[in-house]
Amino acid sequence: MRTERKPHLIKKPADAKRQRVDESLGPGLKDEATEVEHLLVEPKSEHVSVDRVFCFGKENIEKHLKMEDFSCAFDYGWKIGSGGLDSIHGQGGDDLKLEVLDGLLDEVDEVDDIQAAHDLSSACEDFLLDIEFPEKFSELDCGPYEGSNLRNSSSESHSPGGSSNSVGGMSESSIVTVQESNSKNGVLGKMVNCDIHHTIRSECGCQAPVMETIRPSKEHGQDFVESDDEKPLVSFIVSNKKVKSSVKVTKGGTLLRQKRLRKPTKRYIEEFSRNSTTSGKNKCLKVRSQEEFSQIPSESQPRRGRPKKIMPKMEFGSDCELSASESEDECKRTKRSKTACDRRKHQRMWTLAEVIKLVDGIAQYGVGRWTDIKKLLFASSAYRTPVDLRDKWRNLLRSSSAHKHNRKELQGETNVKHYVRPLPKTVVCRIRELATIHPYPKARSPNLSSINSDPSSKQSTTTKGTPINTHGRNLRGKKCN
DNA sequence: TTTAGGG
DNA sequence: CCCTAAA
Repeated sequence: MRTERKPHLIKKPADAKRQRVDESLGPGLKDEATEVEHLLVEPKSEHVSVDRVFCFGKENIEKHLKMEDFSCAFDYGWKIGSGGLDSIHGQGGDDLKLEVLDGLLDEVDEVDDIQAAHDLSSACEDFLLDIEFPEKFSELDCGPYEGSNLRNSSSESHSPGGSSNSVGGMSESSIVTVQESNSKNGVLGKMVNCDIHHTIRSECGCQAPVMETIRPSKEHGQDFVESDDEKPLVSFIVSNKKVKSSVKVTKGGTLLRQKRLRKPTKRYIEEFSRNSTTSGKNKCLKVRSQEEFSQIPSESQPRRGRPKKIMPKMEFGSDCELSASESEDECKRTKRSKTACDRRKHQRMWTLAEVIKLVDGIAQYGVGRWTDIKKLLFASSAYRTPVDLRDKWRNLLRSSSAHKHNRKELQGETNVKHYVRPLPKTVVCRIRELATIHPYPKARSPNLSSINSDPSSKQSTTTKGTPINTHGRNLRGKKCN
């Protein structure tokens, strides 16, 4: 690797520059250096897009026209981004490519927040409608944003092997970097900030949330300009770029700021949540968007010592992968979590799809091999730990048996309040079946000495061809219900 | 580290 | 969902 790399250094001017940058910035800023290289490769074009952004910020009085214009600009900027990357890859060797990609991956981590903000788009739209923004504005929101989104996905194929995430993130961050370089002393950044602030305020008549959320960002304006953290700026640019509505801005801002100012942000988040959920109806929309507040930051960190490092990145790709069940999931989960359930801070509703998947997994691997099931079937959902699976299965067993048992007895009572029992009969049947096939571990209970604790006898019942390890477990009372 | 069980 | 103990 090393030996190969030197020739490239000599050959490739961009790389040389990069090296210089590396040295001047120090090792800690290597990622930024990657961006800088990017800039060096295609400085002009990036400026174009940024300029457009600025223009948009200032002249968005003629919204529609500008927005169209802007979407083109964004498209352009993005493509250039890919182009730059491409050129790098073309000239650099494999090792260089790897390095760049590496940098990109690192970058992705940083850009996660932004991307997360992207994911909020739908929620934002809902929220938007919820708080009664001018329709005109919301229309504006959807148009260009979706447009750019489409372009993004379409140009994915052009991207040279890199993950779409990295490329997308890179284009954005590079834009921001340009911005920063333009505003070395931060004045411009502030100006933009204020400008956006002003724009939004005047633009959408500005309900309370917006003012409240924008203001703190102004307070911290200096802060983020001084630190080499460009994210706040990113959030504003991006949000302005896509005109994600003030809510979006808020989210970006709070999300990104959270890293530096943990406490204020949290408090602020709480406050905002409280403020924004004044009415009881439309819970779905509101809860969703506010849920994102507490969920995304908390998930970027390992939720529970368990998933530790494996998850954060995976989760991202998974969101794309699972978009179907995931989005469905997004809808369903939450619902509570705001009702001050002090424990269970992280609750994610189990969707039917998940339950079915879980049942399938258990049918395949047997009960007790939760990690296997998790790895193979829930690899994409980072938030489901093996323990969760087990808990869920336990609950399913309980509910299914209860179902079977109470069915007639408690019908009157259950009707009082339509309990959430969306479990289709087929699923319940499967659960019951599985329950008989592999009884839940429930450790051999000492009191049941009646059973000779002869595992082999039990084993015979668990013939499923599956590699079920020896569940020497007793049937115990559970199934006798 | 994974699984089981209790809360 | 969280926590802890056991393997």
